[in-house]
Amino acid sequence: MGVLERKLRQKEEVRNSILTAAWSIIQTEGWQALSIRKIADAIEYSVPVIYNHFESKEAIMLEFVKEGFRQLRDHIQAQLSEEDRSCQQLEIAGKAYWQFAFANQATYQLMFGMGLPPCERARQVPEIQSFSTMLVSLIQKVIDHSNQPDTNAFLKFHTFWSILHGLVSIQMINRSATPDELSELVLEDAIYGFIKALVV
Amino acid sequence: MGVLERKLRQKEEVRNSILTAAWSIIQTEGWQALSIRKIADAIEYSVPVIYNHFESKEAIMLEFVKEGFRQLRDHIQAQLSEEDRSCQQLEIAGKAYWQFAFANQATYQLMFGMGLPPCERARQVPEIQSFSTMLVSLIQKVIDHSNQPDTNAFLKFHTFWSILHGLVSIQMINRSATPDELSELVLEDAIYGFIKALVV
DNA sequence: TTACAAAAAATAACACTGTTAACTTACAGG
DNA sequence: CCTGTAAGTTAACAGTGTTATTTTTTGTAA
Repeated sequence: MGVLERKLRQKEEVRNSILTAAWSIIQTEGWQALSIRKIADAIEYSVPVIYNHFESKEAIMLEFVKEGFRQLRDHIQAQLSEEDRSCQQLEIAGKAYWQFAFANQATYQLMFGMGLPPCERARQVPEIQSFSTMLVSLIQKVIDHSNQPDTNAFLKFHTFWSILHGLVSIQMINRSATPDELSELVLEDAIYGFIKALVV
Repeated sequence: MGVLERKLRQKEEVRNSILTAAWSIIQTEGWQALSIRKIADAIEYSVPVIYNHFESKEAIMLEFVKEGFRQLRDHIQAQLSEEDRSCQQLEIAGKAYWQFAFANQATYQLMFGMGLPPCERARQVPEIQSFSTMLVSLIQKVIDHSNQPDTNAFLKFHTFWSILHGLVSIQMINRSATPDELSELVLEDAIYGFIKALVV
């Protein structure tokens, strides 16, 4: 008598179809073009059904923000080595961050500012915490080869993240969508500067 | 027979009233809440009149982006000294940038990404050029005490701007709207790191 | 002063948006 | 088979940017 289970499974399926439909719209037309009616058309349900699964359009987009932070964390972590505690790890992390941003531009733009009112975000996205923690402990390792994050490591993490996000943003705003030679140089320059200031 | 002049003057007045109305809406309700009808209500004209002065709502917002870059440039330049060519000038510039961003949050958010599709921007805002030029020549001065900008200075400018914008963005997204003690530390840390990498 | 052309402004519409109240249909349990 | 609940629908509300059409105003020449 798994009728309830089946219903839950069906509900989950609809939820997923909403997310995949929304995602395909964002990818093909950009997050500005995402609309509830377009999603409803794509999943072949009426509009109010979507509101049985998500509180609002923003809640749907927040789902991708969360996914984005998880993926970003995993993408960076995948390229780091557990043993190596040298500052080259920071270079790897920085370049991985950069690479993720331009390989997933729609996601990255959704993650940062565009489309969502700024201050609500952090509170609604605990994934940011998880992402932050990873980078903090990476820096901690580089600083003093320990695993106990202190205030200084947090401060340095904040600086590091800011530099990376700034590089990506300015690149996306100012030049074309795909990074060129010069910007790669700028990236290396900035990371190098950060490391230099860190280890001395 | 200054009837034509009077008409031009009146047209200019309406244009200005549109901008001031739009600006007051942005300041009180945020740029998300700006709408053509609200502007029309405020200036006591019908909606299509606005389209005789601006091509679109985005064109109106772009006007504030331009103003923003002009003001940012002037704000920084006002705090620099012509004679001093030490790297402390960079610290001053960096802190002035930071201060401007949080003293003019609506403007800053309008200038960077939020609300406008990214890639069109740079082409439509020549003021970015002017702002960039100022910072490039500042860095050139610090590097080799000359006034001839070279590729290296441009690269360093890009890095510097990225760091600053990153700091502001992460602060606005992650923490509260007003910067706290820790973030001031991060700011100094980042600027210090940049200068250190620059002069050595 | 009146007639007329041209410029200015207003109305009203189009095609959308997010969101929700009210109604209908489908379906499982008694 | 009937009934109550839950799922899904239609239709509406209150907006949005933008524009075609119509009206009003205004300056000029007869």
